Amino acid sequence: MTKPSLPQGTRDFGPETVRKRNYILQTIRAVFETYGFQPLETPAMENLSTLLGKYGEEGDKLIFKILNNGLDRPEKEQDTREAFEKVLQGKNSIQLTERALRYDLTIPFARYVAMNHQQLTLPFKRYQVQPVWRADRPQKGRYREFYQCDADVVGSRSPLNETELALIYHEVFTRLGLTGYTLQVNNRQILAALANRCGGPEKMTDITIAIDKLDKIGLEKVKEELAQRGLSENQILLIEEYLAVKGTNEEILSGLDKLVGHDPAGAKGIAELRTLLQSLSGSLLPTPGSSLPSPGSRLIIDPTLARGLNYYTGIIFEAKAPKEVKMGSIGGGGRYDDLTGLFGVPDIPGVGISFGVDRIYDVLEELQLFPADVFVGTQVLFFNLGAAESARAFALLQGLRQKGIRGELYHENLKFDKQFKYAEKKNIPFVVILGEKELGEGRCNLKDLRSGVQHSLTWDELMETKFTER
RNA sequence: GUGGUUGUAGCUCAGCUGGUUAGAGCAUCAGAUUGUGGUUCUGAGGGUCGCCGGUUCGAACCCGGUCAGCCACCCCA
Repeated sequence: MTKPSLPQGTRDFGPETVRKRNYILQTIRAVFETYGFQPLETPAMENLSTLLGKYGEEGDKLIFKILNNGLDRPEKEQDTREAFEKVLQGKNSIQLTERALRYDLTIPFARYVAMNHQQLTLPFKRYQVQPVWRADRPQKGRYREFYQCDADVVGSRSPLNETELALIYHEVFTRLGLTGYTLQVNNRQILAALANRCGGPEKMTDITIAIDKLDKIGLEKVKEELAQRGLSENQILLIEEYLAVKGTNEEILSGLDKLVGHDPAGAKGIAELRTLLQSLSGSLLPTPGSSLPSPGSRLIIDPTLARGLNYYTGIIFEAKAPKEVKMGSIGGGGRYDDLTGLFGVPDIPGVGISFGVDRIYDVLEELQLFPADVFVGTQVLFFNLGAAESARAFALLQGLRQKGIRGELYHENLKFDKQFKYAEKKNIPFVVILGEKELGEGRCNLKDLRSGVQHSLTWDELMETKFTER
């Protein structure tokens, strides 16, 4: 008998954890719905060919591959051995593995759109909340199985989409109490323009990977890395100038304009950021007396933001937890002009965002932002004080359940002490005590465990009780 | 994938240069307390010291391997 254990990087979620996660997910779903997004689910596994090559070389390594069934069949032995040789040489072989676990939600969505675009009314706005798997080494805030919540719009080039997605971030984080979040934005077009001035489009990946690390490793190291990646001194100088663009959003925009504004891509990128900025500041009716920050105030234009995924082509987002929590990114997204092109369906542009639920959970936990009522499951516990008493209690309980009250009858006639402690442990706010005396009088005692206050009620009065907090 | 670090009761951790029977707090259970919980007091149960191997008269402790957690790098949510 071996001790039971979990695969590396996976977790069980106990009742309390699930409640807290649901609180986050319901908040996000509700906001998605208010913006007209519709739910979608796709299978846990995809054909490996659907996923390979979509996440870069590193990404391919992190895809969990599923071993084919039936490899032990004798008549296939020769094929299997050859396939295994290929794997030893670092190649993938569909002889051994033709399916893999979903790595993110965006590519499966693109696959879905490519397969169904004729039936979909465009623009199609969907949201998706499902687990994804990555064969990464686990560490803080990083798991091998985790949930993503994505919202994407495909079939529209309107900048309204970017505005709405930014507002969704704002609405969700505000509702969750994470008012100190920041939304970093940049535009791939600007990075493309920079690459054009530094050796051409093929240098874009090298440049973005290096400058993305600026706040982590510092300017000198970034310059070293750029040199390593084959950029000339002049080009590095130009990038240094680019990285030196700082200040308010307006100042950054005009700084960028000087550097790459004459490039068509650069000009386009800058204009798109301007549009986003303006539409956000115009998006709210003034609410007198509100101390909540406005969406525009949380937006930071960050020229160093690059994001690893290569399919982004326009505006890119990255949501960061409030500074006091060392967590980094809690969401990200961007515009991709031709994602379904990978699946043979060109000209369907899209833009999407993603929430990192597990990280948001950790942040809310650390900042103690879960509301108290998240922890209440059962609202009322009926004490079990004998056969006749509990029969009456059960009837009353059923009446309350029909009214939507969450209640339980204690399972055995044990002493008070036990029954009280059960209520306490389960965080049940109310108990109903209905013993021999109360049974005779047609009454019961309702006790609020938090205040310790107890009232005597008739059974009819009990049925009208709401059992809400205080 | 690379490097560092940790692994002792359900949980958090002590455990000296290797030396008889491995401890504490919290939690659990029982009692004080058979219709009023949270406090208090008393007592009890609970461990192949992650796993496998090696060194030694003797290993929780030293060595090797392995698995898992954490941290950093790579990358990323």
